[in-house]
This record gives sequence, C-alpha cells and structure tokens, in this order.
Amino acid sequence: MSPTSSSDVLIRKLQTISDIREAEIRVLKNIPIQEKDFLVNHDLVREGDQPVYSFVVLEGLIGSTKYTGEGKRQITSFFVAGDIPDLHGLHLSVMDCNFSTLTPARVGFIRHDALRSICDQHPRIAAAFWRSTLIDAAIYREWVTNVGRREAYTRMAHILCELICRMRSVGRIEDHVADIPITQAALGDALGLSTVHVNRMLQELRREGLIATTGSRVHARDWAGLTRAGDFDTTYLHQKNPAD
Amino acid sequence: MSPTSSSDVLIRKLQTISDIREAEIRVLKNIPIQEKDFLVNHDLVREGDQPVYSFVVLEGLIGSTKYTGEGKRQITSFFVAGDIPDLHGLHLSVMDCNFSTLTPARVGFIRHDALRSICDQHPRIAAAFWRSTLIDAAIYREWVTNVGRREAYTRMAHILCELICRMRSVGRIEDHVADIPITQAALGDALGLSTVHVNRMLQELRREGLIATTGSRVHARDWAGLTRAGDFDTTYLHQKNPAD
DNA sequence: CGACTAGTTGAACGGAATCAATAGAGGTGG
DNA sequence: CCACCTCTATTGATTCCGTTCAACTAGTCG
Repeated sequence: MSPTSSSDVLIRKLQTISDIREAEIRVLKNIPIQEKDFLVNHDLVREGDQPVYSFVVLEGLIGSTKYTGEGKRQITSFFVAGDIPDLHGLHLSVMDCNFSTLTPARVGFIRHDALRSICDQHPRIAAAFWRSTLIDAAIYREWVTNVGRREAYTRMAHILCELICRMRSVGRIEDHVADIPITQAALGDALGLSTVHVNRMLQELRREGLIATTGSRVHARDWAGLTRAGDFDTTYLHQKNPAD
Repeated sequence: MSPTSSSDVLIRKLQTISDIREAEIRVLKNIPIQEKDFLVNHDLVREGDQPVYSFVVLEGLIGSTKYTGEGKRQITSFFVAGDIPDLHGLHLSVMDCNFSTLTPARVGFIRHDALRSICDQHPRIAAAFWRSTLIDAAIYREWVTNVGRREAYTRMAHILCELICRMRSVGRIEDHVADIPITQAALGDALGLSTVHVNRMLQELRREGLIATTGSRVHARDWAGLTRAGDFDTTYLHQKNPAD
C-alpha cells in the first residue's frame, strides 16, 4: 500500500484520540479495506439494515441521518476523514439511522469479522475503537444541547467551529480555511433550521466579520470571535492535543 | 447480598440488551458496589471532573445535562434503573457533561479499576458494556432528531413513550402506568421547551385521552395512540425483547 | 402559618418557518 | 456555442409556534 493509504487515514485518526503503539499500527496497516467512491446524497447505510461491514471515511463529509414520520430529515452528526461512522454496527445488529454522503466522498469498507478478530486479539485497539464510539456519543450530546438550547445564530457558529476543529485535527485544514462543499440545506438539517434561515445566519456571520465564504470554502476569519459567538469549547471532542 | 441487590439491577438490565451467561452473572454479582441515596437536583458528576468511579442507577431518574454559556440547561438523556450513565468515563478521562438526579435517587458506585479488570478478564462483559454505551449513543441520536425536527406536541409524546418503554423493560412499570416524579421544568430542559409550553402540551395529551396524570403518576391510557402521536418506534432502543 | 416549589393560565412578543419569487452556477445536449 | 434544465443561494412578506412576562393557585414542609 502507498504511504497515504486508507489505513493511514484511520491510523492517523486513532492517534489523535488514543495512544496506540507500533505493534498495533502494524496490525492496523494490514486490515483489508475496500475503497469506493460515492456521489453526494448517497445512502451508504439505511435504517433497518443489518450490515456486515463498517466503513471509514477517507475523503469528504458523511452524515448520520434520521427521518421523522413527517419526512423531515435530521442530521445527527457529521463524520470527517478517519472517522468510522457506523462502528456501532459491530455490536448493534439493526441500524437505527442512515449514513449518507453530504459531499462527494470516498470511503473504505472493513468487514465486521475482520474488526472483531482484531478486537479480540488486540485489546488496545478494541479500547481505541470503543473510545472512538464514546467520542461520537459525546458529540451527539453536544448536538442535543446545540439544537435544544442555543439560538440559530449561535448554533450555526458552533457547528462551524466543530467542523473546522475536527477537520484540522486530521490535517484537512490549513489554518482556518475549510473546503467544505456542504449545502445550506444540509446545514439546516443538521441544525434543525430551514434553509432560508441558514442563509440568513451565514450572512450575519459574514457581516460580523467572523467568516468569509468563497464558493464552498469557509474561512474562519476571526477564530476567537467565532468560538465566542458559537459558545464553543473543544472539551467534548476529547482530542488528545487540541489545536488551540 | 440480598436477592434484589444492586448488582441484580445491573444484571437484569444487561440481560435485556445482551446475552450473558451464568459465568458472567457470577462475576457481576461479586462487583463491589457502594450504594448511596441522593435528593433531587443533585449533581453526581460535573463537567470537567475526572472521576474514578462510574455509577449504576438503582432507583429514580438521572439526567445527563449540559449548560450553555447563557446558563440554559439541556438534559441530553434520561437514565433509569440498571443504566450506567457515565460508563464512558472509563475511557474518556474528562467529563463533558453533568449527571444529576431528576428525582430522588439511589445509585451504586463502582470503581473504574474494578470495571477495567472485569473487562480485561471477561470479553463478553466488556462487549455488553460497550453495547450499553452504543445504545446510549443511539438514544442521543434520537434525541437530536426529536429536538431538532419534531414539534412540541409530538416531541412530548415521544419522550413519554421512551421513558415508559425503558422503565418497563427493567420491570419498573406495570402496564403503562409510570410513577415518574419528574417536574415539568425538567421535561422542558429535556425537550428544549419552556415549562409553560410543556404544561400546555401535557394538557393537550390529556385532552386527547392519550395520557392521564395523577400527581407524579403518568398513565398511558392509549398506548397505541401515544406512540402514534409521538412518532415513536422502539428500534433505536435496541432491546432484545421489545415489550410490544 | 408563612415560605417555597410546582403547576396553571392569559396576554403580548419574537424567532424562525413558510410561501413565493428571483438570481446564479454548473451541466447537458442539440 | 447557446438554449435549457436543475440545483443552490438569496431576498421579501407573511404567518405561527413557542417564549417571555406576569399573575395566581395548590400542595408541602419546617
């Protein structure tokens, strides 16, 4: 495999959240991963599925989504490069949510039985995976709070902060310029807002000089100001070395 | 220990979500658990803490809570008898949320090192614990959806359905009559609503004949109707044997 | 009995949704 | 190359769900 293979993306991510050693890295490098590309708005996994694979995000943005009986969509979390969004499928046989591409994306599929045998033989890797799912849960908790108790403007700033932080921690961002080709409709579904209101909140963030957007590029012009506006604190991301 | 000791509550719960055998049950029965009673609105764990214990709920209702910079509280999930709300503390050293009693409660503290050595020696128990944290995450996901995309009336019905389902699965409810001495303010903090509006939604549910309340007792008079009104589907609870 | 907490009610306000229309960007095919 | 189509972003006007403010009631406890 090449120096920046799909397993390297996974390993880099695990290193940002846990202490894994040479021995484990060697094991991880040998996991069979089947890469595949997808267009935007493609369901990788659907509610009710009983998959035998989990997947690692290699490129692009994935969302876990749920639909209400009325057909409204809620994105319950984002997943960036290195994340394994449906790792919980390893222990929960029936999926309770969908996983969809929010941008064009490349992902790598890993068989559950491969993951299980690695977990059995390498407790430190198992612990790292467990930890990874616990961080996902911490992020869900923050999202409940964000959607439930923050107003639209703060909510929007908060989610941008999270995205930028997470992408930066896996080396997908230089400074605070993120290339996130996500639609305003998707942002709305993540924030529990209408697209119209998403648009207005972004305008307000621009007007305040906190962000600049050129096409799909989001630039945090005033990171300190943006975190303040977003009531953002990195604790819940549980990164080993928060970038700032 | 007596027949219905604190470890029995834990074991019963684990049996509703995973297949554990006699061997594991024997191990679990011998975990040292330190019981303690608390009044309502008591913080058992605070954001920023680095606890060396986790706790199992024995009696009463616990909430994981977060506060926004503006001081608004959001309850991000409920925890009922048998649940271990802060099990994630085992792998995430710094707490990113609080755990507070929403009713008077009895909980049992278990040392992290005791849990770790059990997980090391009994992979099936480790898997059950991991699974338990994954179900917590599934519930968080549902809450994001509930708060983000359902309107107040549906939201309220949904949360009542969840509470009743979860309490029933651990034998805390006869039929559909739940003794939940939870305040309307707490319900508001869980739903992202004001107490005033909580009150009105409860009235509407009563008017529709879906529930009846006598003091702290909530009676689901029309379970089918309530689940319909709440857009409720038990899948996300991942119970082995859903009661209906 | 007074003080506190929880629940209830009414009126007015406001944040965000909805509806509707327009503009722009990218892609496709004749 | 341009006409056409679709998707996304933008803007304005109106509506409405839920908040806020402010009483008031009822139960509980010291």
